[in-house]
Amino acid sequence: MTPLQYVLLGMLARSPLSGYDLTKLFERNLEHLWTAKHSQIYPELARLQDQGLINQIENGPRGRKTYQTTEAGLTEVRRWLRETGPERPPQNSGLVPIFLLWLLEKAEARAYLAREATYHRTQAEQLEQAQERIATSPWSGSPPAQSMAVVLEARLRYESAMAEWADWAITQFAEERSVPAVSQSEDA
Amino acid sequence: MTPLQYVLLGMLARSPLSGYDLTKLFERNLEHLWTAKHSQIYPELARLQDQGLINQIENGPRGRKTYQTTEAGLTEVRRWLRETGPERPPQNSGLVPIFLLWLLEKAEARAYLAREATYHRTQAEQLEQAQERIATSPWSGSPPAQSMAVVLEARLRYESAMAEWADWAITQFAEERSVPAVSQSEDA
DNA sequence: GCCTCCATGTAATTGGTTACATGATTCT
DNA sequence: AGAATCATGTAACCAATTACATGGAGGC
Repeated sequence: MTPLQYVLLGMLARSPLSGYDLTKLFERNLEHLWTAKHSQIYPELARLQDQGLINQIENGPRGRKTYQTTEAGLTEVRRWLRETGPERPPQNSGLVPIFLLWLLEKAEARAYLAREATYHRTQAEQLEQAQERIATSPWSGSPPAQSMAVVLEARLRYESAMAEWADWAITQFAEERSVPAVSQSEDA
Repeated sequence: MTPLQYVLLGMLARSPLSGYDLTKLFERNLEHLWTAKHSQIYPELARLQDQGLINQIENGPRGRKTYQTTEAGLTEVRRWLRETGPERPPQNSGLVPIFLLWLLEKAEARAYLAREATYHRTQAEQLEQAQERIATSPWSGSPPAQSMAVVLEARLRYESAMAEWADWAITQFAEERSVPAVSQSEDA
């Protein structure tokens, strides 16, 4: 079972949705958590149905099929949550350029990091807006909305921390003019 | 060009290495940045050589082949760094379980988050040790080591922020006993 | 002589993206 | 009538992991 499958089970546990609905949700509301294209979603739904973890409850116009999570599906998600450790692959493609910055002139490295700082601040702003939206939405306070709020808070703290880090990193690529002094953490 | 290719170009720009050396480096020193198995590295080296971005400079015992980055390779990395924006896929598999926590009893959700906090604190400790090692290594202060130190600092700040966040998140899953009070950010 | 580590490769499978392909309904 | 959007699917390709496969060199 992949993360995508658990996300699908979770979403179909809240309310019945079609593959099309799920695709739109990934595009519009879940970009901060997980993404998937319709070409991946449709086959996945078929497989989950084969396994009896979701079932189709409605046939709408234009061949629309609406699914919801079964008891077996719920049990499977709960089992996974109880057994899963928080370990994650620390693979972070955003740090690859940083690792290579020594190949540039220091001024260019600082320029890269300045863009990095701006990027994280923009992301942080967007997350604050997302928090706002969820707080004022009709189902605000509901258990799923509460979980989503906790996710958004994690992302916000991450972006804020990275913005701060980028500012600090710029100082690490300063031109050394005179004596380089003992450089024990001026910030961190 | 993939992140892996740029990482390889960067490592082979520091000093000549074989596929075997690179494999060991990924396993032992680069787990915080990027990982790759030998089965991916060997074909990739062949492709980079075909493109003239690296070349083989030595033939050792047991068929050992040592490569280093060419001028063309260096030019390519530099071009990429200047043109690359800091955008990254915000896909974070570690947040998927959080998104699903509303499916558990609150006590179980808190237990998950407690494990999460512990995990991030352990990671943070290991990163501090890695910082220690790099600070006391013979090539400490060299440009590549400096870039790596900046990477490690990013990872450390990330893990610390997530540990703090997990502590806060536990309070979000408190049992509501009496009046739930206005819950405007008691921490964040 | 045997075990460990050095050293390189290929094949099969998985998860995901991009591109291809089709058709129904609704709105103007 | 035409455009936009709803709605579902398949095929080709890519990056990465797991498994398969082989052999040389050095230490005990």
